Amino acid sequence: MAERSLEAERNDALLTWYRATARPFPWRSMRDPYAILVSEVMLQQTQADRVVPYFERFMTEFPTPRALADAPLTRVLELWSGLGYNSRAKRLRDAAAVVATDGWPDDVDGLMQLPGVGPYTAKAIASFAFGASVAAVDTNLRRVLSRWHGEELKPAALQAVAERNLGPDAAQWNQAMMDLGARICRPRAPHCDRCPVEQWCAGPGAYVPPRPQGRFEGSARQLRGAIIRHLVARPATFAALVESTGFDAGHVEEALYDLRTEGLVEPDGDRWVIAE
DNA sequence: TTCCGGTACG
DNA sequence: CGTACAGGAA
Repeated sequence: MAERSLEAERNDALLTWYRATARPFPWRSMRDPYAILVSEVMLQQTQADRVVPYFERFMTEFPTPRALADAPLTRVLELWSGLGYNSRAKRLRDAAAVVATDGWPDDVDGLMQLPGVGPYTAKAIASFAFGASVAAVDTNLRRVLSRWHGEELKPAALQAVAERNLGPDAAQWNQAMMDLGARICRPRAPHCDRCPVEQWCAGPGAYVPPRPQGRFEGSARQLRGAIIRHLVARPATFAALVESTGFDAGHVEEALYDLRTEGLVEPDGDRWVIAE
């Protein structure tokens, strides 16, 4: 009973703060499930501020699932260039093709069948576009909820705690939590002095930072990105790719094999091209 | 568990 | 120069 009251007060404070300070991202004023899908896939592992211009250009050129489904992958990757994780772009186009043919799945399980749509993105679409009463637990919610409770929560517990806090407007609560996590309850140096719910929080200690990523310079990821950028501009022979990337032939060979397996590139005569 | 981009920030 | 990013798939 007392627990419910604490949570109710904390959520009231959260939503009051959000209504006064919400970041005006373009997708937040939209309910079109396609627009939400595009934004959410772009937002996977990419800061929201950086997604905005990509989202605008993408929606202008591919305003509907059919438009995207019919687009050459080369053009899709061209508009994607700079966002990273190029497989997301192909999966997004593949998802658009499914939707253009079969229509939209009407629940979270159905949405998760779409390429590139996992637990988070499915719940985000269900909540933001379809008004479903579900919590979209992303990295922000995981961190904020863990800090509120003073311990790192496992996925099942996180989902349960989030659903319990949702309130009548799931989309608004989800977005409020993400804003709080991004702007106040940051991973390092959180602004607890500016936090609207500090009095109901156990403090920042519970957050466990992720294991550091390997160096990007000289990595396979850098090579893959360089190959895609080259092939988006023009087809190239294997030798030309070795020359332009500056990596040795063995690594270029491996990268091309992986990219081909993922459906991003394919051989065309004596050259490599972006896959259809 | 590991890998997958590229950018911007302190 | 290290860090973090509205995750998903193999």
